[in-house]
Amino acid sequence: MVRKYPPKANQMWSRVTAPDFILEASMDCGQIFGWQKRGATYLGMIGGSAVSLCQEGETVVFAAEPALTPEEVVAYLGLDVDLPAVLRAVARDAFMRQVVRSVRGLRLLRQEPWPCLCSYIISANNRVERIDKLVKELSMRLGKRHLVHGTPVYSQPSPGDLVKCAESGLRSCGVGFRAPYLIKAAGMVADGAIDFDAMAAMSCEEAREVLKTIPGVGDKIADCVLLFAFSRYETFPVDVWIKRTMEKVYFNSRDVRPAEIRRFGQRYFGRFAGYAQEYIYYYARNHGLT
DNA sequence: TCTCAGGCACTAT
DNA sequence: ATAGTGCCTGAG
Repeated sequence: MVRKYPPKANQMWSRVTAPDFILEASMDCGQIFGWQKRGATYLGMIGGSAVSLCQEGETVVFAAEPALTPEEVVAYLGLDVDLPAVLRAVARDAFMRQVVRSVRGLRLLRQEPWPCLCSYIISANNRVERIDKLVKELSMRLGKRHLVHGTPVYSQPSPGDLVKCAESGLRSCGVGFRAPYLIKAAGMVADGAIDFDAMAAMSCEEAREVLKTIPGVGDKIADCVLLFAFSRYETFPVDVWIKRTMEKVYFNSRDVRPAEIRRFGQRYFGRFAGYAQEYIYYYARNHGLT
């Protein structure tokens, strides 16, 4: 096998300014799956483009095939959000001030709805590393191959790619009991029963109910899709890490129901509750509980 | 062998 | 409404 080392002289790179941003925290916090990491460089898909991204100080350097505008990259990385204002809004107590100090620079990305939904159906009862592995496996086997500067990048399978799949074929990728959920979800998107454009125009609660009609999607996964693909920053997904941390910090008890934690989070943190959630999640996983 | 992991659906109360 | 249980799979 001959490895190619293509010349770099004529390769195109673009840059965008990225204040208050840490690419690594944003890509590795568990909000997005399937990107390849090579040193400090991340390879993945944005829309229909294969992309290579890295951070140099307060700049993000990127290449994309087909090309992306800086505005598209800014939107994907959430760099158009006034992060200092968001963090001021959620730093409501000593605990949150500590969390914000520790995690500052993590931004919520704007994922495409379908790949996001697909990833989060897979996430049920799985750990982050395994979700990432499964998303990559599905992309390699069922997605489309793209190139950025000669390096292959695989898109996640489209709804059309998945409806063609037999359940046994998906199971052989390792997704287990989630295989029929993925196929049914793909069918609902392919035949228009789920219309992401229509959902974008709905209230958060309405869109949430629509998402929950998809098999394999309950409260938690619906909230994740709303937060990570629809920028509904007022949502507050409750997973086991958030549950444990919130119980300890804000309830001083165990066995608080997720729905109650969710209501509390939304009310307490307000318009940017989802940002608070992701910061707490990152803090709990990487800095331990207080 | 057993438990657990960033849940969901189904069933019984 | 709410509580209990099974489920693909891999790691510890």
